[in-house]
Formats: sequence, structure tokens, C-alpha cells
Amino acid sequence: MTVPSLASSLSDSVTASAARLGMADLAPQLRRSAHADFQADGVLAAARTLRRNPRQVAAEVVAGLPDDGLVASAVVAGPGFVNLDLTDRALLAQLIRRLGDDRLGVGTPETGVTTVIDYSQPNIAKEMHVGHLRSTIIGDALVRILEHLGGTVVRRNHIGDWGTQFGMLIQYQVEHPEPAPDDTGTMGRLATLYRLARAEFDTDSAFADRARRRVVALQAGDAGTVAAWRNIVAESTRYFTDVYDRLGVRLTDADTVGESAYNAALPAIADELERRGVAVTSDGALCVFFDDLRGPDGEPSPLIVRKRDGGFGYAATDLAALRQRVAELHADRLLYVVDARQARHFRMVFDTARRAGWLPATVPAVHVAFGTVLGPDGRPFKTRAGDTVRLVDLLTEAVDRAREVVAAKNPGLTGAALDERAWQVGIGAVKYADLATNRTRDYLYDPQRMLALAGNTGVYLQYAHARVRSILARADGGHTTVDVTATLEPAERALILDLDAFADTLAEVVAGHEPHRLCGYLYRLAQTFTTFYEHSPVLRATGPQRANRLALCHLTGDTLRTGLHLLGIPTPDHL
RNA sequence: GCGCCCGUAGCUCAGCGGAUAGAGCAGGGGACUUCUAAUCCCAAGGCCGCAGGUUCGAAUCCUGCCGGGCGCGCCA
Repeated sequence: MTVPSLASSLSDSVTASAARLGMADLAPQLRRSAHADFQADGVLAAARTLRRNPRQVAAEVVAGLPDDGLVASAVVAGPGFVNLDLTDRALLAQLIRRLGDDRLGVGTPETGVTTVIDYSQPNIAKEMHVGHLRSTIIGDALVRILEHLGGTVVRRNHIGDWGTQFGMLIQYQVEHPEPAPDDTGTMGRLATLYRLARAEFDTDSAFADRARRRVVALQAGDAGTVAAWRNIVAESTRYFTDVYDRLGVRLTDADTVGESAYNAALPAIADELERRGVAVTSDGALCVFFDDLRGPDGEPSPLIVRKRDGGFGYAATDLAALRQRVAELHADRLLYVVDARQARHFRMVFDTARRAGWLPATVPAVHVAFGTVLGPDGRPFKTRAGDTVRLVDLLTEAVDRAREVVAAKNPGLTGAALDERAWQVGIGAVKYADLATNRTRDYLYDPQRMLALAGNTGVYLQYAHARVRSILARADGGHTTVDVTATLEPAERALILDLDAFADTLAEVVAGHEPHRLCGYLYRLAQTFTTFYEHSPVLRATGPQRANRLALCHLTGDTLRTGLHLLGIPTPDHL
């Protein structure tokens, strides 16, 4: 069941009042205010188009507000703001409505919408690093939110399991036989192999040629080469699965459809683009050109579908994947959670797909771009050795640091229970730190900040949630009946108003594919709850006040738990 | 050269046209016989990169500069 927010009900009231005055298309522009519960600023804009005195128009709108028990006071302020305070009864009635729905009244607006979302995308035989963390965490949060809103979500982990680097890896293995892949679930052996093979590839052109021939053998299906490839992919996949488990991300083998899966479809992609006149041959390569995309020489720069040597690059693969997602997976929306550096690539891919007729105008395709991870020097992050930070090392350190703090605060907690709590806190901290900032910004890698356990962090939210649970546990459960005739204190009003904004916030998050807005919302909610916690004792209260405060705790706890769950952050009952 | 993203407190970031620009961290001062002090309170800290423009109103929209990051033909 969808429970309209107080803000939207109020907005409707203002719209209705304005309509009766002949202002049919007034947008109330309702927002929270320091001067009242809400302020409506839209009257100002409307008055201008009417060429009337804004304060006068505002006064008329105020006078025409329906008398439905929602508004306690409506006054005109400043140049023509309408300040609106709600009645305590309306706030408490709204509390009842949200509590009465097991999904907090957010409804299922995504029902019937299929989203195919592409995220994580690690590369075979390469370590996962902080950049993969961003894609994985943002993607996971969007999946959880869309599913919570009733949507059908198809996850696609488009792993890099095909391409030139495999010729390099396999050829190196052939020339430098090593023990068979171990089964320890670490990337160590493959990472070493990659580094050695890359070094030889870059310095020995004869080896590079042999590696390229090996690619041809792989693509032609040579049995021995394919077997070697399968081994490498399997070893990497075990490692990725281990990392996803440690992250608490629900990506499985079923969601993993790598670049190789589209191999057979590539020739048809090229043929069709050529036949339709979308792609043309240039310098021997099959290319799609775009009028407004040019290179340094001023010439149009292409999307290369098929290379001069007849091979296919990732443009062809992405096009094949896109077509399959629309035609066979019936996507109503395509999301790609990928580094912002790929912006031009995706623009070209989407544009090409539109021209080819594979991407109908009704299906939005969005590059959910995130900024580059930068080091302390403001340059793309590399360690002194030239490597990026291994994701597993970051996670290990996060959990280790959390374990120290958890153990210090909970001397009785040991063994598996301690490990569990440390994991919940440490992973929560990392995820929150990653999700809390606007994804489009470049991202400064700062372990001090990511692993912090005080201030605006995941722990703050977990802590607020645990405090709620503690109160509820001591309250002896039971059904609490809200008394709508009670008088609310400021901290209680503020809490209800924040709680009521949950559903609207989720809608914003989906509209902009911006999980950081949910972080910001939950942090404000936790702050508001903490203020309430400091000012309004629950268990020492009596009668209707106690019941109402318990109800507030119930809804706060459920909202924090649901919201954190949607971000993939665990919510232990005790901290 | 062209294009995309970014520029807000010492640091890291919120703020998607509204009233006095907000958090956290760092640094200063306070609060645990009271539902969890992983918390809270107080003080301090700002030419919102610069300059124009639109508007009753601009950190927010537009234009131009300046600075940083990234991208632009056979890697992905």
C-alpha cells in the first residue's frame, strides 16, 4: 500500500486552493522549512506570471486551503512564502498509517518494470580494487532499492573474460609452465601471472605476436587454448565470489555473464550495422561515426565495431549485450554502473543502438557514472609500486579495525559472535563511506575516512538503530496504540516529519540513480532520532505519551533497518 | 584543439531557484548514579574559484574566463 506523504497531501491542498482561484497549473514547490513544518514557495512564481502582488495571491491561497484537519496554521511570510504548520493529530495519524503498512507505505511503484543493471565488472586474472568496490556497492544498492519498490531486476556482472589479454596470459603459461591453479580462493597466483605476462608483452614484440596468435586460437575454439582459458576464468570466479561474500553482495554465478558470452553474436552485430548503413569501413575497420564527437585532429572519431584484423573489441560486445538485454531479457530500463571515464564510449554505444533499432525510444539507457578514485596527490590512485589497493586488503583492515573497537566496547563478546559484529560494523563503514558521496565526483581514497567509526559514518546509523532496538526490547514489546489526541513536543514532530519522507526519498534515489541521497536521509533521520532520544524519555514516560513514543521508536527502527538494508549495510540489534 | 566531470570551512563532503549556506573530521571548552557517551552540547571556523547575465530571489540556471581530473582510431 502506498501512503502519500504529508508533503504531497499538503502540496495537493495548495494546488487545489490555487486552482479554485484560477491558477490551474501552480506548482506549490513544497519543502521543509526552518520557519514552519513546510513552506510553499510556488505562489511567488505564479504571482509573477499573473502580474499580481505575491503576498496578496499568497493570502488568497491560504484563505482557500481546505479545512481537512491537516493544516494547523498557514501564514504568509517574506515576499510571499506560505508557511504551513500541520496539526499534531495529522502527524500522529500519519504515524499510524506508516506503521500499519509492513513496507512503511512506500508502495511498489516499480511493479511491472524490468531493469537490467550492469555492475561490478571485475577483470579475470586481475585484482579487484577500490574502483570495483564503487561499482559493486552502488549497483548492489540500486538493485536492492528497485526490488524493494516492486521492480524486476536482472543483474549482469559483465566480467572481462575475453580479449587480447587472454592470448597474453595463456601464451605465457604455455611458455612458462607452472603448477596447476591452486584452490585457495586467492588471486595471488593469477595476479603474478598477469604481471609477468604483461611485462613480457610490453617489452618483447615477438612474444606479443605469439600472444595475438593465441587470441585467434582462442576465438577459433582451439581445444587446448579454450581449456586453459576455462581454468583461468574458473579460478578468478572463485575469487570474485569470495569477495562478494565478504562484502555481503548478492552477485552469483547466475548473474555473471561475461564478455565471452556474446562472442558468437558479434559477427551478426557487425553485419547488421553495416547492412543498415549505421557502420562504415574506415582504414579497414568497421566504424560508426558521430557528427559531434571528434578527435584531436578535428576528424570524427569512431566507435570501432570490428578491428582491421577482423577481431572484435568491447564496443561490439557491449552492443551485443545491449541488444540481448532488450530483445531477450525484455528490459524496460538499462543501467550501467561504470567509471565515468567510459562516458564517451557509452554515449556512442547507446547512440549506435538507437540508430540500429535495438534500443527503442521507450527504453532509457543510463550510464550511472562514478568518479575516478584519486590518491592523496589528486592523481588517479596508485600505490608507490604502481598498483592499486587490493579490495580484499581494504576489507580486511576495515573488519580488523572494527573488531578492536567492538571488543573494547563489548568485553563479553568473543569468538564467532565478535567476528560477526566486527564484520557488520567494518563492512558497514566501508559501504557507507563509499555510498554517502555524490557518485559523479572524483573520489579521494582515504582509508582514515573510510574506516572511521565515529561521526557521519555507517556506525552512527547502526548505533541509532541499536538504541531503538534496546528501548523496544526493554519496553516488553506488546501492541502500542497511538493516541492521536496527544500534544507533540518539537523533537517528536521533527521525527515524524523525517520518518514520513522515506518513501519520497526512495523515489528521488531511483529518479537520479543516486544512493547518496538515501545516505543523507538516513543520517538526518538518525540525528533527529538522537535529539528525540536526548529530550524525550520513552520508558519513563507514561500513558499515551509512552505509547506514542514507543510507536515512534517502532517506525524509526523499521525505517533505519529498511533503509540500511537497501544500502546493503547490516543492522545488528546490539552494538 | 574539442568534449565530459569537478571547484563550498584547515581536511573530506551535503546542499537538484528561496529566508541567517550545513554536516563530519581535525583543533578549543563542557556533559555518563537517568532508555547504549560508537553519543550529545557550546564556542570557533565561509569573497560558495573569478567575472558578467537571467530572476522579486542564484552556491544552485546561462555565458566567458581560471584551476584540477578524465576522455578523444584498432586495450577494455
